[in-house]
Parts: sequence; structure tokens; C-alpha cells
Amino acid sequence: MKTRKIKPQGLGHQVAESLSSAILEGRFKGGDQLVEQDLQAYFDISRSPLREAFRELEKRGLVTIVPRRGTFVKAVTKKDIEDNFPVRAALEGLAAQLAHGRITSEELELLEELLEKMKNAVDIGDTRAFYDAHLRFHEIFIEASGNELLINTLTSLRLQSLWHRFSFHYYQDDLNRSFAVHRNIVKALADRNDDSNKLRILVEEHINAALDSFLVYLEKLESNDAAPHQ
Amino acid sequence: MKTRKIKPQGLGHQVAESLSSAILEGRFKGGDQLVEQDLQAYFDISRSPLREAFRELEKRGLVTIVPRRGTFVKAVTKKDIEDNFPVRAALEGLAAQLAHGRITSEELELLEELLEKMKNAVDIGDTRAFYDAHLRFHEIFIEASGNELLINTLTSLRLQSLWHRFSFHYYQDDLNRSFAVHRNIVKALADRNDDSNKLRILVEEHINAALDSFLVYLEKLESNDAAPHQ
DNA sequence: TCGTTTAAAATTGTCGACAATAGCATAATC
DNA sequence: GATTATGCTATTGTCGACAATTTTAAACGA
Repeated sequence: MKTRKIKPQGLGHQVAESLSSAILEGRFKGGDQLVEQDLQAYFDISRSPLREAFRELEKRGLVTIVPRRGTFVKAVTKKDIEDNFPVRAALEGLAAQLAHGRITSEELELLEELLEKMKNAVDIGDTRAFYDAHLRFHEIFIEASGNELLINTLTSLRLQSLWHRFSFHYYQDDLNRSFAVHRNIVKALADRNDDSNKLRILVEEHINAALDSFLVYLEKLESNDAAPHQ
Repeated sequence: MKTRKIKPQGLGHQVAESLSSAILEGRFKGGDQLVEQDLQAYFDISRSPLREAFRELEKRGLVTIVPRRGTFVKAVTKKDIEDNFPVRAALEGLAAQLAHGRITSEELELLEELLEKMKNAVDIGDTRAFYDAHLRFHEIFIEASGNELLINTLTSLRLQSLWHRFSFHYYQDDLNRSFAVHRNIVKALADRNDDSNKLRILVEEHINAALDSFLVYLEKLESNDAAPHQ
């Protein structure tokens, strides 16, 4: 047997990881079929773990398995994106509300630090750094909600986001405004006398506003695609 | 080969259905291990489709697959229930809000009919009939939201509810109050000039209130379990 | 008697082969 | 020439056997 391209432990899971990266990085396009024989040959494994990997990818929402037909990389439509944001907004709003009054001083400090990083990123115009800190920021208060189902659901929605590899672009326009919002979120989280409902609405509207920015970004992309030779 | 207990088409899926029923009906208890060999013998199939069935059950949240250990029926804790309701409340609230302004007159009529059924159920004290109509009622406006992700997520949360086979009990106390709430929901949905935010909060609080009733019901159950011979 | 090591049993993980099916090209028929 | 049959090919579905691992039990020593 030839040397494996992956380490010997939890084959199915590892293959799933590998395929997941490949899909997220765009090496497979939406609608592409994942043919068992090909991948079996590539990874040098049998079909059993490969099929398990497919199931795992399906659970993550990255592929669709059609019985007797095959597994296909999920194509992300504009509607998928438009559907995703409101759901995430509602759930992250809830997470923030639950976190209010539960969040520890350690977690609050962490948020302050991330806020600082975001501020620095704004100053030097580092969109990528801002995005990374921003991502972590949200993770913190989602965790602080203490609701396992909520945490899992949001994590899943986050991973499902095939378009997230683009999403750090759409902040370019208004890093400052985004920073201000997050500063307000920290302020509301820290003040236990504050109305948790206001916090919730703040987070929710922040995410719903992000959808608008993102759609504008998509429009720009599409118009560039339509006329790339001007 | 002996005659199969299931029809020849989509073996894995059919086994999943069968196991799903068995779990929901309580034939497997929380924490029970689903041993491949036993089930393989029972269904008279090989392990491949059985393993796929396990993956499907895992996706539905009915079991937990631990690598190298086995597949176990998920045990539902009180915290699972306490976590579930707020998430469902937030999402169904969103669904109602989205449905407002999108819902068709046909769907509204359906809701009116279900409301009628609920009223009849209240009059003759048929808790089960009330529960069935109530379930369908919620399905209708969730569908009407038009948000596929939201619909799928809520369907999943609903199916995940291992305890739903009990849940029609906890209405016994205040069928009348529950009926009144749903009448208000229909009223708010029908009036396009109404504030969709009020509708959202109405639905959300209805579900969060249901958690309280349900917890009271659970307490009663537990105290009966603790002293069953009095 | 208790803890450790070792062997056996139970269980899941992986494999390669064969069966069943769907899609497609080709041929037959009107 | 268009439409339906028919056979071929590509692909997924199912199977039983073997390998690897974990758990259980027993044997052993302190």
C-alpha cells in the first residue's frame, strides 16, 4: 500500500476535514459532484470512510447527498445569504441577551482586548486583522450565553457560510462605524443595570446591517464579473 | 437470505426511520448503546447501511456517535429542555415577523380553521387534538416565513425534541389561555398595518411561557417518580 | 485485599468485491 | 426525422470478512 496522504486516525473525519478545506477554498465549485472512485484513489482509502466523510460534510451543510445519484457541493445562492443573516442576527441577539448578566469579568476583559485590536486594525487599515478580531469577539459572547444548543447552532451557521472567505472585504467601507457598534456592545454587556433587550436589539441590528453591506459588495462583484474587460 | 423486515429501497434511510421511531417511542432509553451487530441481525442487513442510519440519526440529534466507542441514544437533560425553548422562541418569533406581510390569504384561512379546531378541542377537553392542531398551526406560519434556513432549523429543533411525546400533557392546565394567545397571533398576522415587532414578541413570549408550564409538568413527574407508592 | 499486568472478548473501523441503479449513447421502429 | 427501446457505462448501494481498538475479566504480585 502506498503512503497515505493523511494520518492514520479517524480516517473518515480527516477526509472530511480535507474535503471541507478544499470546498471552502474553492477547489470544488458549487454543483460539482464528489465522485467516490476519484476521491478514493486520491486519498488512497476505501469507500467506507469516504462515505462517512460525505455524511459529515452534509451535516455541516457543505454538500447535498442525493440517493442513487451522488453527493454534490452545495451551491450558494443569493437567497441563501439573505436567509442566513436574519437567522444569525436573531440567535446572536439572543446570545448577547443571555450573556448579559452571565458574562464573567475575564470574558469582558477579553472583549476589551479584542476591541483594542479592532481599533488598531482600523487605524492601520488592516481589514483582515479587523475581521479576525471581530470573529473572535462574537465567539466570546456567544460562548458566554451558556446555552449549548445556541452555541452549536450558531457555530454550524458560521461554518456553513461558504462565503465567509469573502466576508472580510465588506467591512472596508465603514470599519469605524463597525468598531463603534462593538464598543457599544461591550458597554452594554458590562453594565448589569442596562436593559438586556436593548443589547439584544443592538447586536441583531448590527448583523442585519452587515447583510446590507455584504449585498452591496456582492453587487459590485457581479458587475465586475459581467464586464471584466473594461 | 431471509425475508427482510423492510422494503428494498434506501435501506439506510428506512433503518433510520425505524430506529428513530423506536427512540421517540422510548424503546431505547437515553444513554443506551446502539450495537451494530445486534441491529444488523435484527434488520437482517449488513453494517454499511446501518452505519449510514446512525449518521442520519446523529444529524437529527437523536444519537451521539463517539469514535471507537459506539453510537449512543442522546440523554435529554433538564438543561437541554431549558436551552431549547429560548432558541425556538427566538426563531419562531422571527418566523412570525417574516410571515407578517408575506402570508397568503389561503394560509390565513388555514390558521383560522386550525383555530376553530383548537376551540373545539378546548370545549370538549381533548388535549391531544388541541396539541395536534397547535403543532400544525406553528408549522403554517413558519412555512410562511419563506426563509428556508429558518424552516429547516426549526424543523430540526422540533424533531430533536425527544420530549415532545409528553408535551401535549402540559397544556391541560390552561388550554383557554393558550387558545387566546393563538387567536391574537392570527389577528396580528392578518392585519398588515399592525406592528410586526409586536407579533414577534407575542410568539416569542408564548413559547417561553410554554417552557415554564412544561417545567412545572416535569417537576410533577419527578415528584411522582420519587414517591410512586403513596 | 488492593493495584497492576496481561490476556480474552466484544465492538467498531476499514477494506475490496459484487449487486443494483441511473444516465447516456445507440439502434430500432413508426 | 422524431420517438421510443435497448444495451452499455459510470456511479452508488450493499455485503461479508478482516484489522484495530477498547472494554472486560482474570491472573499475578505486592
